[in-house]
Amino acid sequence: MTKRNRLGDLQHAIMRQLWDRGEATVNEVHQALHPERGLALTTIATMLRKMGDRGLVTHRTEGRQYVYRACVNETEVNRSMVGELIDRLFDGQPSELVNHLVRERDIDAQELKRMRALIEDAAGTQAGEGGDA
Amino acid sequence: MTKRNRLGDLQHAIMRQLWDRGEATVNEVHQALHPERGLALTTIATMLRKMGDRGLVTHRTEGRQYVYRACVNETEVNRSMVGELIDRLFDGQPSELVNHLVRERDIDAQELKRMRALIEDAAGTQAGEGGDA
DNA sequence: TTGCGTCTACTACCGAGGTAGTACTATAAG
DNA sequence: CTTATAGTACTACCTCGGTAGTAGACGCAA
Repeated sequence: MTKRNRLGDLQHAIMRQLWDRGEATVNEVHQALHPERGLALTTIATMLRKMGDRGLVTHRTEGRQYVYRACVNETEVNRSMVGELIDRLFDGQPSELVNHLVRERDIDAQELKRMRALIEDAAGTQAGEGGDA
Repeated sequence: MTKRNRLGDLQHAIMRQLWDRGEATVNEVHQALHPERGLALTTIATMLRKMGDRGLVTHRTEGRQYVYRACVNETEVNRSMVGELIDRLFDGQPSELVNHLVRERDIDAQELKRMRALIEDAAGTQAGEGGDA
């Protein structure tokens, strides 16, 4: 079930296009990905078809071409992938990931500031909801 | 170069054993992984050999058996994998990952508290160093 | 010395991601 | 009506992770 959300590199790149655009033809995806990857049109088409087989995308027919649409939610996919990473690398502890972030990676001031705000905010919300006394 | 640090599921599980123990024989790794995965001994041996080919591990001979040791650093691997995830999912912005954490995943109070402390700490350190004029 | 048990090496497969050529089809243009 | 064109379907490969059986080598015990 969560396996369904395991995307390869290219697959993920394609999904991002679909998520961003809502819908896209093979051509549009190809056009978008071509600069960075330089893949053949048929490669995109094949991948899209394979992804269709796996239920990751659907398509509707418009004239002679297919218009693809994502079947899985971006947030869902992110959740799966981040969750998997946390489980595998950090024994399921999100704070260990944050620890890695601040220790092993240099985060610029802007980013750090934003992180702090996010955490602060979440902490505030949680305190108001659950109560810890 | 960073591709070298892409580990599969089993590979990662094996590496963790090596990282934890410093060194381990095929048997020890097998023993450790058997409860959860129930794999054949030869599966572990084959994987270890393949990983040796890729330069992920080395071995020294002790009597008739090999004692394996990791060739790559755990922190390095984590850095690569986390970096890849951030690039792919969050456009290279670590704060977006944190955002995902606090929004889409429910973090318990303990974890959140720890995160806050970590960020706070990092922020303090950075302010003292760089200055934000 | 013979044979058993333990290790590693080799070989073989499967599935999935990735890549792309070729074949087929239907539409639009002449 | 014929043909060029655009688009999808099929097929074929390659690589890599994962899984494991079988063969070969070596040491130990009877």
